[in-house]
Amino acid sequence: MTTSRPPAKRTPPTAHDEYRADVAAYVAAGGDELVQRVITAVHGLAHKLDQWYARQLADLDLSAGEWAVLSRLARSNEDDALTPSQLAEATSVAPSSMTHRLDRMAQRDLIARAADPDNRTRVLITLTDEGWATFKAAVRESDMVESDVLGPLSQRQRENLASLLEVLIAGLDEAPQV
Amino acid sequence: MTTSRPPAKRTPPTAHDEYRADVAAYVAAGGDELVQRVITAVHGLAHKLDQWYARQLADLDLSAGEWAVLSRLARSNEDDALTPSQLAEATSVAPSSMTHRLDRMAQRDLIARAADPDNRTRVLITLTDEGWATFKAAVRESDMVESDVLGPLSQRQRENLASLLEVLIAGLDEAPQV
DNA sequence: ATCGAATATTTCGATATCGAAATCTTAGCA
DNA sequence: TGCTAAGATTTCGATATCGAAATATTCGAT
Repeated sequence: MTTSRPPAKRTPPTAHDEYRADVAAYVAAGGDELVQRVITAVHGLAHKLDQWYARQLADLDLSAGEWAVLSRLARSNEDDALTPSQLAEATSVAPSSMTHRLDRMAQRDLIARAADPDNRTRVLITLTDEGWATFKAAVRESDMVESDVLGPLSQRQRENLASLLEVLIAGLDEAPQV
Repeated sequence: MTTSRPPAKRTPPTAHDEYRADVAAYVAAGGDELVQRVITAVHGLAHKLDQWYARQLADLDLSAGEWAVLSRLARSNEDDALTPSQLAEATSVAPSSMTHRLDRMAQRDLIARAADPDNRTRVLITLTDEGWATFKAAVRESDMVESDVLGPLSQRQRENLASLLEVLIAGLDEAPQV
C-alpha cells in the first residue's frame, strides 16, 4: 500500500542534492563513480558561477560573450593585438558572430578596430580606456563572489585544490584529443 | 634597438599557458591570486570538457541544450515527471525556448509529452526508450574522455579532489547569494 | 457559486548565432 | 610581372533564443 505522506512543505532541492542525484544517474548509466564525482562537481561549480556572473555582468550591460572578449583582450594588450578570428576562436564562437559582437562593442566604445599596417586583410582589435575600466570593474565584482564560494576552505586546502586542478590543466596539453 | 628574432615556428599556446596568462590578468586587475587560480582552473576545465562534449554529441545529433534536457530527465524518471518550465529552469533557458526544443526532441522521438491528469494546465515530459538509450550512449562516450582528463591523478588524489570540490558544492546552499 | 489573481504553456516579434558564400588582400611561383 | 591559391573579414539566409503578450486552467476569497 502507498504511504500517504502529509502535505509536506516540499522544500526546493539544494545544490548538493542535485549534485548527488546527477552523479547517481551517471553512475547508473555506466560511468565511473570517482570520475563522475569530480567532473560533475566541476561542471556544477562552473555553471553556478556562470549564473552569478550573468547577473553581475547585466549590471554593467554586458553579455557573457562580450565579457569573454573583454577578458581575452585584457590579457594581451599592447604587446600583440588580436584579430576578430582569433577572438572568435578564443571565445568559441563563429567568426561571423564575432563581427556583430564587435560592432556592438565598438558602438559602445569598449573596443576599437584598426587596420593592421602589415597586412590590410587583417583587423586588429584593442581595448579602449572605457573597455579596460569595464574589465577591471567586472573582475573586482567577480572576485567577491568567488571569494565567497571558496569561503569554506582554509588557505592550505585552497592551495591543495589549486595544485590538483593545475595538474589536470597541464594534462590537457598532452593528448590533444583526436 | 629591437632584437630581431629568428622566424620562430610560433608554436600555439598550450592550455596551461593560457591558464597562467588568465590568472595573471585577473590578479593584475585586483583579484586574489589563490582564488583566481582555483576559479580559473575550474572554468578552464569545464570549458574544455564542453568542447569535447559538443563534438561527441554531434555524432549523436544532439546539441548541448538537448543533452541537458536528456540528462535532467534521466535522473528523475518514473517517480516524478518534469514539466517544461522545470526543465527550462534546470537547464537555464527561457520557457519559450524550451517549447521549441521539446518540439524538436519529440519529433525525433526522444521525449514524449503527456497531459498531467491532475492539472490540465501542466504538461509532463518523459524519456522515451529511444531517449533513454541515447542518454546512456552519451554517458558511456563522455566517461571515456573524462577518465582521460583525470588520468594524471592517482586514485587517492582523485578522492582528495572530489572531497574538496564537494565541500564547495555544499557551501553553495549556505549563502543563496542575494 | 463566481470573480479575480496566480500559474503554465505557447505564440509572436526582435535579436544573436551559425555555416556558406562573397569580397578583398597577400603570398608563392612560373 | 602576372596568375593562382590561401587567408581574413564581412554579408547573407536560416535557425535558436529571448522577453513580452496571449491563452487556458486552477486556486482562493468573498
